[in-house]
Amino acid sequence: MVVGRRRLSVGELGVWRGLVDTTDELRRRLSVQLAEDSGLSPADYRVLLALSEAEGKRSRSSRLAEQMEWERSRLSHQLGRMEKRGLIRREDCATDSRGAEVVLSEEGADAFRRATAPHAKAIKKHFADALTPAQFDALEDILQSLERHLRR
Amino acid sequence: MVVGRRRLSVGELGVWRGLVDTTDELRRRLSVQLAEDSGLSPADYRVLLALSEAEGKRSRSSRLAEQMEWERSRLSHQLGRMEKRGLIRREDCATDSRGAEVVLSEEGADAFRRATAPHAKAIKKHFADALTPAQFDALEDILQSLERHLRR
DNA sequence: GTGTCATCATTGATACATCAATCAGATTTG
DNA sequence: CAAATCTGATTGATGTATCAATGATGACAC
Repeated sequence: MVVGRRRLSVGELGVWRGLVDTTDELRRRLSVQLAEDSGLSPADYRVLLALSEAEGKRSRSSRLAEQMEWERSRLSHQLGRMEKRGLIRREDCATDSRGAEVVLSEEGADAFRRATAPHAKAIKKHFADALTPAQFDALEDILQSLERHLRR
Repeated sequence: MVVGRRRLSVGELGVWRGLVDTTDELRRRLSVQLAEDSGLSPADYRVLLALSEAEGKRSRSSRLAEQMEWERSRLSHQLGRMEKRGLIRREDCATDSRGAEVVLSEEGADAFRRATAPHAKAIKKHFADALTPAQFDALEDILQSLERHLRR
């Protein structure tokens, strides 16, 4: 792992491009599948997942953003679209009048339930089934290295 | 690689999430760096790269789209934005009056030149430097498996 | 208690991706 | 050649991501 001496090699660039292209294509397929199965976008699903894991299926929007590691503005726009479609509701917060509570609606919970199993199946089909256990371990190790490097 | 029997495991899901999150973060950083160095977005860079590799720094827009594996509509919107900023020009095609030729402008070529080396350096810094040669080989192998699986 | 500052959340602007629709000009077919 | 069809490219609509700006409230110093 000779750092910073050599320049980026053609092979390294190729692997980078492959990584980007392949993950793009995987996401694209999962996104199409998710929309077919549940009418949800990946962003919708992500929000509903976080919300359905929350205490009482509700959460302060800043807390939600923090857990999801999303910008608040991003979440706010997303919630606006989801509220229009009835997937969530926004209520005033009792303890801080600046704050908003995001509440999972019945429709939101239904859509999420409808999405979950097929989504897991699609991840298995398109991603997990492609790799051997050894490749899996190797990938986990690689991701750990990348994450550590990013946080350094 | 027992296909289709077991359900997606928690570990597999975790690796999938890690893959998505880590590649997202990598892209985000490269995108910020690219913008700082050259004022270009990744989409701009991709178009300029394809165009600068083309015969005479010009190409029919459908040919460009094909090489880049982009939807024509996507390219058309992107070219519209880039034309406004003077990075490319569009000219009528001599041999097919429906067609358009996309031409790399001087400004476009400059921006691309300004972007290239720092971009490679950033890929090296954030990505390539994080991995050992063995991890690199493993990743290449994993990507090949994933691509083969997607094309099956 | 009032002024200053931080925080919660939203909004608007811009760029981008995707889809469906459009339109002009080429090509094919009878 | 005329009608039907296909193709190259653009456009508009919608959803999404990011950034800067805003407004309202809370917290703290004095």
